[in-house]
Amino acid sequence: MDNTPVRVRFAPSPTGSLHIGGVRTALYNYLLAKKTGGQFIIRIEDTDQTRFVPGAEDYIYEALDWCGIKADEGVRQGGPYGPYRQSERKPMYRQYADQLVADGHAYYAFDTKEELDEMRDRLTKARVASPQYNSITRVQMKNSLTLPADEVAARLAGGDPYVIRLKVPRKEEIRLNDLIRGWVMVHSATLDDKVLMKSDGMPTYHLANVVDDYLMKITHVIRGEEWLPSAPTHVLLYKFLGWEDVMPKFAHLPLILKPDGNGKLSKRDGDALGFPVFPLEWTEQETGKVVKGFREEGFLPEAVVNFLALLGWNNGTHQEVYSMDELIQEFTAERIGKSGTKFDIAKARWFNQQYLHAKTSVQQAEYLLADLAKEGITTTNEYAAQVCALVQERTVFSGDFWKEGSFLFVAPTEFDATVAATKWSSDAAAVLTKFGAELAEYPSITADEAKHLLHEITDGLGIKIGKVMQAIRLAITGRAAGPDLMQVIAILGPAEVAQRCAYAIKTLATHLKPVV
RNA sequence: GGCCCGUUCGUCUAGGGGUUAGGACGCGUCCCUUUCACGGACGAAACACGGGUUCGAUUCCCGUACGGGCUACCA
Repeated sequence: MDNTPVRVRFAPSPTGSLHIGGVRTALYNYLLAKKTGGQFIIRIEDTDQTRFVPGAEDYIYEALDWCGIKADEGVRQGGPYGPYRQSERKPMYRQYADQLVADGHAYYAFDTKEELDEMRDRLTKARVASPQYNSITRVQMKNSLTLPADEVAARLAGGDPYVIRLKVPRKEEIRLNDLIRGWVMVHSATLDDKVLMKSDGMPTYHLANVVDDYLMKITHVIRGEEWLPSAPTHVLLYKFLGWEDVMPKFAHLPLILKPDGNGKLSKRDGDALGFPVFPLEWTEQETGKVVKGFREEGFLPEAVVNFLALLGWNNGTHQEVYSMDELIQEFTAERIGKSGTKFDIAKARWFNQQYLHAKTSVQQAEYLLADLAKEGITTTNEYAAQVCALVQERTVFSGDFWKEGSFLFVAPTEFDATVAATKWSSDAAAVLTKFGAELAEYPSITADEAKHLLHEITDGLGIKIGKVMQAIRLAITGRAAGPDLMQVIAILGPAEVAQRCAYAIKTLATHLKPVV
């Protein structure tokens, strides 16, 4: 593929949190921009003032930032084609709508909401396949095509509410060459006369999008497949505005689907499905409900990016783990798949594990230290790193270091009930009593030394070590399973272990089977 | 309903007119391990269906089925 620098944009609406499909769209745009040495632009499409959600824009930026996706131009960083918020570009759109009207490609429409509903009802009852405002129905509606010129002028002068609609040609084949899907052909008869300018003076998505992409010199429009049906309308707009020669290339991304089979993944699915669909935590405005994001669940941004990148794209090799730089190097729009992809959280977890385990213990310790701080526990960086090294293969999420290693900071006060009931024995108590006592001789102990000591004791008592191992783990950690016990003992140190043995013997005494 | 897009293991996918249809996640068995996990080995598992085209189709074409998207003065 040729590597002419592209200009691409990610153009979200600030109507709520960004969901993970949006993040992928942003990522693909970003990758293509960086790969070609072009620019990635963030444009905020806030033309619908009724759906504006405060904080959504900040969220979008923070989320992309977390993922390592940085814009070259946008609301925050500015740029030569600003402003980058459509509400602030409002005065720029009018002239293009006027131009379209003047050229006979658009017209004023005065129909009320009720009249539009009535028209659709009527058409539905008449079993018209697709009831819409189009080349056929517009002749029966109130617009500048049907009303006398003087009435139109009077209405406009009198301040009657109106919209400007695109005058879609009656019979024309519209074709667009999608980078992912190839040629897509649509007959203009199936298109409706989309509103271009709303009665509040704001452009609709369709007009604003085309105008801004033109003005911002966008070369590639990479967006979700839900936009494919309106792409022909956009092609028409480029043509009517005389911009056909600089029309961007289109790439409509396959949608991310729910894992259970049907429908695209939506913002509401997170809770129902038991995994995040948002990059970051989001507080719902109306309900105040807090929905966790990938970040809060302990996912690493590198893992999320990697997982998302491969949800619908691959470079044809068997490579699965890619850094952002490698993705940039390898990415091509041509290798984006055509079909919708189900969201597989298990694979995401696997990626996270890969990235988490690839970190050094010192890096991992940062997660543990953060959790310890929340618990009010202080420790040294060295000790935290030691713990991380020990428990790392049991971790998938950043929060797992604390979950898996908490007993290395806090002595157990409760013991796994099942193990206590089935494995705790007088033999175990005897071994532990001796072990605790012997430990007093050691200022510190290595894993090997602990192992030898334990063997000595069990051999001396004539007890098979396998019989009591589970019970010893229980006594020292309170748990049924965990990392290598001898290393746990080494890290904890003889004094602490001795103390825990004593406590366990006392506490678990009730579990001893009565000696007959 | 109409328009548009899609369809290779359960999932993400590679491949492509003649292949033992490859990899990864997940799953199962075994090994390692006196635990769990990690790791290792092995295994089960797919070309939606029907017609063409062809010496030969999973691959190309057409239908059907199924899935998805859109069908607002929302993006």
